[in-house]
Amino acid sequence: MTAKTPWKRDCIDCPLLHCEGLRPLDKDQLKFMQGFKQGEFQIEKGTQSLVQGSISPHVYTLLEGVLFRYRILEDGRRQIVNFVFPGDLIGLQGALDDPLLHGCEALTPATLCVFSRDRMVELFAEQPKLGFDLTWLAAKEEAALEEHLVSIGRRTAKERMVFLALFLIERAAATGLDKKGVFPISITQSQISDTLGLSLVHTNRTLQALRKLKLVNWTVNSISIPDVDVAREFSHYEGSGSGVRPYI
Amino acid sequence: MTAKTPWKRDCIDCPLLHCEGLRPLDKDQLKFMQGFKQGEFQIEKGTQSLVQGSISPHVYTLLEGVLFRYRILEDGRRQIVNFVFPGDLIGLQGALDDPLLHGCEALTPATLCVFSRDRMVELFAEQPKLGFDLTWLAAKEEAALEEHLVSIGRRTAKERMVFLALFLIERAAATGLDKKGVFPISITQSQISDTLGLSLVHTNRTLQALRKLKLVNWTVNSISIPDVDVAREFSHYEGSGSGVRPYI
DNA sequence: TCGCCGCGCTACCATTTGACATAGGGCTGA
DNA sequence: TCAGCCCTATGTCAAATGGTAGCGCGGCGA
Repeated sequence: MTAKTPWKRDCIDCPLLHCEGLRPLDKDQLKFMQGFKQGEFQIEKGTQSLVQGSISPHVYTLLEGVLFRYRILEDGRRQIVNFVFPGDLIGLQGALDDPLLHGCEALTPATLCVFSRDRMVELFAEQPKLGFDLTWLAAKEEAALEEHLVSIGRRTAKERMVFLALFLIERAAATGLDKKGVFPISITQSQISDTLGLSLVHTNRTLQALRKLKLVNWTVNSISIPDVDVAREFSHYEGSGSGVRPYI
Repeated sequence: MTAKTPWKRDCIDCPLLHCEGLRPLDKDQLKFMQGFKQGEFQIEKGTQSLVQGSISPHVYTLLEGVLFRYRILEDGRRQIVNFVFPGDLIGLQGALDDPLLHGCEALTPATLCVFSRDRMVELFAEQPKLGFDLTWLAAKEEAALEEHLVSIGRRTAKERMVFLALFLIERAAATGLDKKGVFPISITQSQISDTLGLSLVHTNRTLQALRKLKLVNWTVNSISIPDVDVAREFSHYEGSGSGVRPYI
């Protein structure tokens, strides 16, 4: 937990309130959350915000930035499990008293909103609608993980990579992080390979092949897709039902 | 949806009440669930209970038997996403209005308890504790999917298979489905391969190799593990924090 | 300014995994 | 009783993917 600037901004100034893809909280909910919120903290690009194996008394909502969640085996093999976008909740995965099962690293500078795990029960009791939303979020995350499972288990290397690119761009667009179909973000090839279950070398080759095929342009600091429809068909991407997401 | 015997047993007679690994509902909760429950239906081994792509107005709790959830790509490739044991909830994955993202097939004769999706909000409003449990379940399922992701993405074929065997036996034991460390269940090699992201042939070869190594004995109608500790270490299995699970 | 280090890239070769073909056993229904 | 089907098992060969090593570039700190 690399905390910085543990300061507390009012919920009325929450950047998520004006995020297009998110359904804003109503007055009552805002008021409740104001009391529920414990603070914020900011992390720099590349820092670990949650550490696998530690016992954390907190749950977080990502306010700004992009992170990824991963798991590591004792011998160092790493699997990136999913990416975290503004509005997503972190730390709810797994049972509530168990040590954290995954780590979390920042791809960009990021801000997190901190909640107490112990007080979660209050939230369900006093704001059933928010409790419902929490379940909704968990269910949605589950669906995303299933997609990735299908990808790694049954898609070829090229398909996986195109699929991932589509997935990332779509989520970026839904949170207003893209610019005209280009998602400006720095993901190393090593991170890509750990997401897709490929070796580093093979990731590199596949990446280049996709550039040549004009399917995906994945460079050091951005992702773009020349023709989304072609890419969709190529990777058997089915879209994500999208619509607005709740948060907090 | 292959319904049979759409009849309704009282919640007081719910078989889950006496399932060792599950935390039983209290009187008040039982009473509420009694009104919430819409009925039961039974399915035979091998039948599809949920169909991918259909829009289902229901959510289910598995009362008896074992199922698996899967996704299929248009070209027929199938990925089994997880296994379902008594007490698990089905149908909450994914957003609530979207078409079902996965199918569900029975490995044994099974009984499902039916709830209305629309009335879920009531549950959160009137029984916050149950709402909380629902989130807990979703979070736990998420954790399981992450495990499988790591498996498929970063473990070798042998490790994956040992891991899966451990996982299944552990869950079976937690719901009283095993017999002295042997889990009597019929899973075809084709189903195993679709779970692990391997080809059928390779699955067969790996299975035999594990038998020779005395790591896992996976036969046509049962799974057993000669030495659990050895298997754990071999597959880098970390156990699942277990403890009692809530349900409904 | 120089050297170090992380990252992308390439080449060569090893290993894992997949595809296709085929055979046998057991179950089921005509 | 026999054909047909599903499942397990085996062999051979091909393709996909991984491992190791080495090069070059650019950022960064001494």
